[in-house]
Amino acid sequence: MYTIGQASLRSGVAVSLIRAWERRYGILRPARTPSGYRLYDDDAIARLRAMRGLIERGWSARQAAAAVLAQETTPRPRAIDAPEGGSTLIHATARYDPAAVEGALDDLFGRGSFEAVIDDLVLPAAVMLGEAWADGQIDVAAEHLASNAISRRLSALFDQGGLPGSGPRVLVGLPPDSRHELGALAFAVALRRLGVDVLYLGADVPVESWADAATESAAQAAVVGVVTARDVSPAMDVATALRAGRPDLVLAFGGGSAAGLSEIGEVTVLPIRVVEAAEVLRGRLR
Amino acid sequence: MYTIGQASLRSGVAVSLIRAWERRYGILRPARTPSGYRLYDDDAIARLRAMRGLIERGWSARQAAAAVLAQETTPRPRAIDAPEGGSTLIHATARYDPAAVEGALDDLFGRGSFEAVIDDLVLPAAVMLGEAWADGQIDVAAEHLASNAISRRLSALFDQGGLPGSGPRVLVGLPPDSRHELGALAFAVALRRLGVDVLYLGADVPVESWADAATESAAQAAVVGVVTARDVSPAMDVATALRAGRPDLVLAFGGGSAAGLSEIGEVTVLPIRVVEAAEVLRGRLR
DNA sequence: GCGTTCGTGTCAAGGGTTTGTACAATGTGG
DNA sequence: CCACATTGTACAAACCCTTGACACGAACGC
Repeated sequence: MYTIGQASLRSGVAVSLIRAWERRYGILRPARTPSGYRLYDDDAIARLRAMRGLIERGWSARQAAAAVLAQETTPRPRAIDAPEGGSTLIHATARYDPAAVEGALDDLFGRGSFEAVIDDLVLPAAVMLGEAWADGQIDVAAEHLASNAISRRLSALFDQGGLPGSGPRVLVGLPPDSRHELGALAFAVALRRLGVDVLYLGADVPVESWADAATESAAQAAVVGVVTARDVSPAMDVATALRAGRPDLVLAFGGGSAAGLSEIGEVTVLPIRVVEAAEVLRGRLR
Repeated sequence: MYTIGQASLRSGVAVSLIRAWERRYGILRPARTPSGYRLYDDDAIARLRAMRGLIERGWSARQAAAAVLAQETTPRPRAIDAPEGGSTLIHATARYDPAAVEGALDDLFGRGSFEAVIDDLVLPAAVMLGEAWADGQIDVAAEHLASNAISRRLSALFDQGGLPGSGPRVLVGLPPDSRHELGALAFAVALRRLGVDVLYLGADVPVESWADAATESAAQAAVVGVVTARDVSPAMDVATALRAGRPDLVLAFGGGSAAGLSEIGEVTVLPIRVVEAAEVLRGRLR
């Protein structure tokens, strides 16, 4: 929970303007301390950023406020391009326009809580980015630009997601040579927000390192991301190594290509949607 | 058990402030010697560090105290070493103890502003991590754990560092096949805090993508990271491609292996320290 | 074309709160 | 003895509150 000054720093909206927006449009209804100080959560910050992004793209304040308040069907009065999901992001990315990229992400993340937007808006937009790259619509560098921006958002959410050192401990990472970590990171965030003490290992973790981490960390579970078909075989290797070193470990696969992996005994295959995946894994623990 | 002076040293919280926190928020209830001296255990130190970390990340003291108090006294691992630079981080990393890793990073980042700590504390600690991995002291997975944590901190600083869309535009990234992006990210943060509109491309950017980004983004400058000796040749390729496509571009190399690269005409070789490097590049712009 | 209204961002005044730090006077421990 | 503790009070800077107003541009009515 942040005071209004911190909220201003994080959203880029001036303090007096935050208060004005609250007074005039009721866009926020922050909690209050006993002495009357406003307290903003991350959700509120996201809304502020979304509102700012819309205004910078030419919306009037009133319309932007209405759009942010009605987090469903955003009206499109006289906007040049209707913000509908990832296409705005793709355009901004293709133009190498960092302000527009941030604005598009503000819009995506600002439409609701992490859980509300990650599976239906953010990750689909990331997938669209990958497809746009594959189609030659955007260059690798542009794709990097946007992926890094999304990654930074998820990183911030990870660090804000819970206090380390509490809850059951779980390893999350990708098998060797696998590098598309956006999904794994999103899953780690979702898991952390459920009170799990996530050890996020990230991309490209060698098989022996998985085993070492599992034994040394005393984790209760390990989740291996299987993003592409090429990750299937390395993920199997990781699973067998983990089984050998830590037979008691709760083992799970997540990601788009995890479906064909259930052969190895007692490995949970998680749903593709990261929020559900996190809930399923959380249920296996304790 | 430590006296209040020792607790102050180990937590980085001033003596008088520890007492103030106890009085105002009841955050600690230290044992007492018969004569009334306060006695703190490792759990208390950890709470102090957690509180300090939250405050440094923008929470108000009262909110931070509430958060720390709300955290149930989950079984806390072992002792927390005296804070002396990267070795604490290495130990925490080797133990796969995420709370201790965060505590060590709280300590590193908490000793001053970004500019004050990045070159003398944070990046040296990252280098020590790499060396510890090379020496076999820690596993790859452990190194990933800590690197990702540092990367998340830097990401947050990047997003907080300035408003996108203002100031001169600069590309920052690594050449093909180069993946150690901590230094480049730190440099990007330093640059952004100087009011530069940084397009952070991240690791492993192909040569043609550099050229595409340079032409499409209308950037004023491009900074290519040269981390290891193996990056030298790819970085040269990037430089020649950029020169060909955008002769007017301000071109610079940064990183530990950038020294031998000044041959190509009019390429600035930046200092190793990222703060100075950012200032030098800033001076070349406009 | 011109005055008026409206929407919007910004600011000041006057007053309370938070928070880190400092000081005095005094006791403890090696 | 001296460094370090103790409690209690005090304080200044920074922060936040509300109310009300003001400036400026865009839209509107005449």
